Amino acid sequence: MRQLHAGHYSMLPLGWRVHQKVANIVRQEIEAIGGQEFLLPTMHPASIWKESGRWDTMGEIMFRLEDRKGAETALGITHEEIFATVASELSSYKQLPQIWYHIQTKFRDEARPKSGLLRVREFHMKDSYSFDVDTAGLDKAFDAHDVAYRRIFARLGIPSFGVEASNGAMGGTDSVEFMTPSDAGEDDVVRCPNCDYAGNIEKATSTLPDIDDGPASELEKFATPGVRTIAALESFDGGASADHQLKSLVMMLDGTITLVVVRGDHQLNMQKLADATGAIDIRPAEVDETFAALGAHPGSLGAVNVADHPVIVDVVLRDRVNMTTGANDDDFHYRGVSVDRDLEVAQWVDLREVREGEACVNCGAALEIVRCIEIGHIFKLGTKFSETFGVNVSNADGDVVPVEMGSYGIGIGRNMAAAVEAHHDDKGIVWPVAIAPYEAVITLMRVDDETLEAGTKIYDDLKRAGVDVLIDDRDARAGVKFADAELIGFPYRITLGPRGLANGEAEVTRRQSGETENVPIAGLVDALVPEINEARDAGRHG
RNA sequence: CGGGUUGUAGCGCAGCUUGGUAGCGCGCCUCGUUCGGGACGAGGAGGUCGGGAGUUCAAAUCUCCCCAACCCGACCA
Repeated sequence: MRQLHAGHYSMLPLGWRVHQKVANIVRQEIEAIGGQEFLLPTMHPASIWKESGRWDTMGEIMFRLEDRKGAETALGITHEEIFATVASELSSYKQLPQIWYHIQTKFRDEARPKSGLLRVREFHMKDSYSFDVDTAGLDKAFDAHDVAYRRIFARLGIPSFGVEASNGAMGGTDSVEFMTPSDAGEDDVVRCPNCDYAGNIEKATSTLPDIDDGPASELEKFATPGVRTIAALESFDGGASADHQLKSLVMMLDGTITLVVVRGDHQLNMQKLADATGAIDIRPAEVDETFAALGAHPGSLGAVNVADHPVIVDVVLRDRVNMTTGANDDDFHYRGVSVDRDLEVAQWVDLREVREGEACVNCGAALEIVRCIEIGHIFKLGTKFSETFGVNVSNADGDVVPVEMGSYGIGIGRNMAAAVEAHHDDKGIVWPVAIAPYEAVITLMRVDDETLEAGTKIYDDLKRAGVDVLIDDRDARAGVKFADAELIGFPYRITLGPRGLANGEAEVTRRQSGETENVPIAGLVDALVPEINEARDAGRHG
């Protein structure tokens, strides 16, 4: 791997072999659930993206350019639109279900490419799309992908689990992300150690202990000179503990000043807010914008009796009474706030970010938060794209209905990187046999006729038996060859040297265990081939 | 987009404060010795000092502008 440019890497021969092996495993498993391979263009006319509305909603992530005629063009970030245009030729439920896929370059103008292959601007993705006449069919295609993805990760040797996820800009109803724990990742996942609950922090919820607020009382404004923070109000005489306060955040949602209210000790999750409101451009309001809207500065803000701006409130605050919050008057707060009575709530939404140790909604166990790499994502899209692009079929009753679509993605390069994250030690990579650039290397201690002849014989025999094998006949010292083989991570090293050759023996070293055994050369290939075959197909079904 | 750091030989870096003929390690080439865990000796090749402008007798070094990469954050199927 060599970097050409931020987020763009040149793939050298060894890396490219791994890439192709990963792609082939993905290909096999998608074919196994009925997928058919296509290849769609990666350069698209703007018109198709405008039709779906994503020309605007995708924002700066999309590379846009003009051709010589001045026509707007985009580099594909994903292919829902393009597959939908092909699928518009479908006309009958008898042609369904369909699973179509391709492995194609995606371009995404990421704000900050990082971490080698984990986040790049140009990469290969397998994206498949399912087409069904009804939601039952969509469920089936979705579940089939769920199974296929788990098989893929098992074969790649990547530990994985599925989590509830935000659909983000993709839209649709349901989505599951596949995650592998790694410090190199970029997603926080809330996971229950006791049951199988897991959710992206952008979506996950938890159970909170009940809070007794006592009987509701009158709204009362009181002076709080100098109090500007939740913590300060906690220690202020006549204040309130954080879980009895309302935290009011002033946000700009697509240019509209909006008040967002969460409990004093809770953190707003921006993605939850984005999902709930459908807003594209979200940012905290500037201090002067806030003052113009509410007449107070941060630290004294509140949503009580605010009618001119939408107020969005976290669901856990429903029915809470005797709360304390800013009064939109510098140095004054309200106490005795009944949320339902005193706030004009436009929307009740789950907004708060789950914290480590909170109770699992299923079983009550303390939740943990794990850093993860997202290695796959599957979506139920519903009829959003099929309606836009006229992907309609006649159903069994003769009615013309929009097709139920699903969309399923795996980044090839990112999975390579995730496999390395899962399989390395202080000497280098420890490739799983299934995706190793070469499954075995024959290391010649000396490059003389006798050694070369013995090595070539083993090379030919292994090759004939279907093993990916490389012969290291460089004129280099033993230590150099050993260190390189370990760094690259070939699963098997066959060492041929004068010591062994004198006894008709070779050494077999397994990268994973690091252990070496002497094996008679005569039976070497017959002994090794079944072991390699089995390791290569580990996790593979029929 | 905000904050920080860095651009000098293929790779990793020093030199910049205090301007005066561009250096070190690894790698590379040649010869010799060595040769089962990253050898040693001798000789050698290799650089628009990120780009542009300025100051100066003189700029890798000082000033200004630009570009790029990396890290943190914002953002992100």
